[in-house]
Amino acid sequence: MKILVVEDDMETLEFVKKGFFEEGHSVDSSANGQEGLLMASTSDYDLIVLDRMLPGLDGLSVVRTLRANSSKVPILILSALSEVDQRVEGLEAGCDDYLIKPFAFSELKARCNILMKRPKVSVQITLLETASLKMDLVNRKVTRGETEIDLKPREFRLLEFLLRHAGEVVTRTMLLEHVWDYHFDPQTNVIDVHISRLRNKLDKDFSNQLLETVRGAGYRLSKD
Amino acid sequence: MKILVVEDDMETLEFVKKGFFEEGHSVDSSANGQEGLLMASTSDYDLIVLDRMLPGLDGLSVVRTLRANSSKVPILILSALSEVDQRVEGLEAGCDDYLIKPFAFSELKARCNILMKRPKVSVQITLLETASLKMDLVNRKVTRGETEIDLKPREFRLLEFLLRHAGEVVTRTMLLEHVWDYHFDPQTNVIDVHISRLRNKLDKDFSNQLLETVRGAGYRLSKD
DNA sequence: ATGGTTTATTAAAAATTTGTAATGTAAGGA
DNA sequence: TCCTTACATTACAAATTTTTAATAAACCAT
Repeated sequence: MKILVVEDDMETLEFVKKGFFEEGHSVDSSANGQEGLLMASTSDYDLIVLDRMLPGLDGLSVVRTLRANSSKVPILILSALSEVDQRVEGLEAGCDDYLIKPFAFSELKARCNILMKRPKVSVQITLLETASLKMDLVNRKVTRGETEIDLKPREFRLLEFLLRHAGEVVTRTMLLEHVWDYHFDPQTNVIDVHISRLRNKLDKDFSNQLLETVRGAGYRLSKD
Repeated sequence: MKILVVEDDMETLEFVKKGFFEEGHSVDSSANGQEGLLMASTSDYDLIVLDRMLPGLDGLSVVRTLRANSSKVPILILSALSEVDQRVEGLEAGCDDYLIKPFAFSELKARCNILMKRPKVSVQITLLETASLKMDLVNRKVTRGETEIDLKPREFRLLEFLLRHAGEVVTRTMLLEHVWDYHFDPQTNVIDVHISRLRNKLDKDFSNQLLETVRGAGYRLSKD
């Protein structure tokens, strides 16, 4: 595991670095908030341990900046500020845990292990869901309510794309690009035909119709 | 969100219940460890808030039991036991956070929100891997080393089954059952043909052959 | 070695899936 | 309302995938 520790108190920093190192992790460190942010955004870490009060840029600002750039790294804040309000402020900035100084390495370790055990950022979505419609991408099964819907490969891809854009209008061009890998107009009504077939399987036996056509624009899979 | 609160101190229980309720969650509760465990294991909660000291069965035992049954519910322990060792013990039992009493509801809320925001339990295996061979079940892609291997649907299912039993001998009967959904012997050589085709794509351009035949028994996908 | 048996390979037939085109229907503007 | 255009449906044709069957090769016991 690759860990970044940002802490200006040298004693604490060495203590934490040594502890992680002995656990077999690879540790980078910085004593400065600005530098820490730069490291965090240019390299991939499995965990960031961040002091709250730092020279350069304070810990919470680092967290907010990373989160604003939609980084999902687990972040643990270390802080001497133990008041409830301060703790809440830290958690709301977007960190994942907040540990109060002084602390034992065993507790830091335990909390970090929890954070690092989380499924990695690259968690693949395996279940697409909208209203009563569910698509299991791993087992390639589609259900609406209790009934299973059997789809041909192309129908599956079509519905997958629609589900990934549920609620949005999806144009014919988008469908040709992403469901058919066509980068030209086939001048036929392939899409119409497949939409019709999909509708038959999807909406026929139900009262509310999910797959609606947006005249002049394309199609939309209703979100409810 | 569906939350279970197990707490024997009525004042705290009401305080927490009220707080969550006002946040728009649905809350169940119990004042007893044993009952709490029963509820947790018979119903699906998005979060469990658990007092550490409980009549019936203590909080940590509840956590250990749930984790032993491979439940992945986020669990937050509430406790007056604030010593480092006690906190570590709690975290190591398998809970996801540990909050010390007395606490402000705003902090409990902030910590619970973090726990509930985690990607849901559906930790499906989406990548099957053996030696240099990788199968991505979501994107339906197979690679050996750097080269991508294009498989027909049935070939994909066949390889998937072999990968799920890598290193084991897989009989023809097993293949008919799980790859073809045949529950009888088709009296033809379908399997042989598909094995041959799969081998062509899988092993032809490589020096070590992964798909070996175990004469008289079936086939085996080598683990290395 | 030889014959019987199991597994491999190949080509072609059958089945399935996908695409085309013709026809029918609904929507919106003149 | 009528006419144009966009979309829907249907039946069929084309392409792809899967299965069959015939033949060849490999393995093992005698």
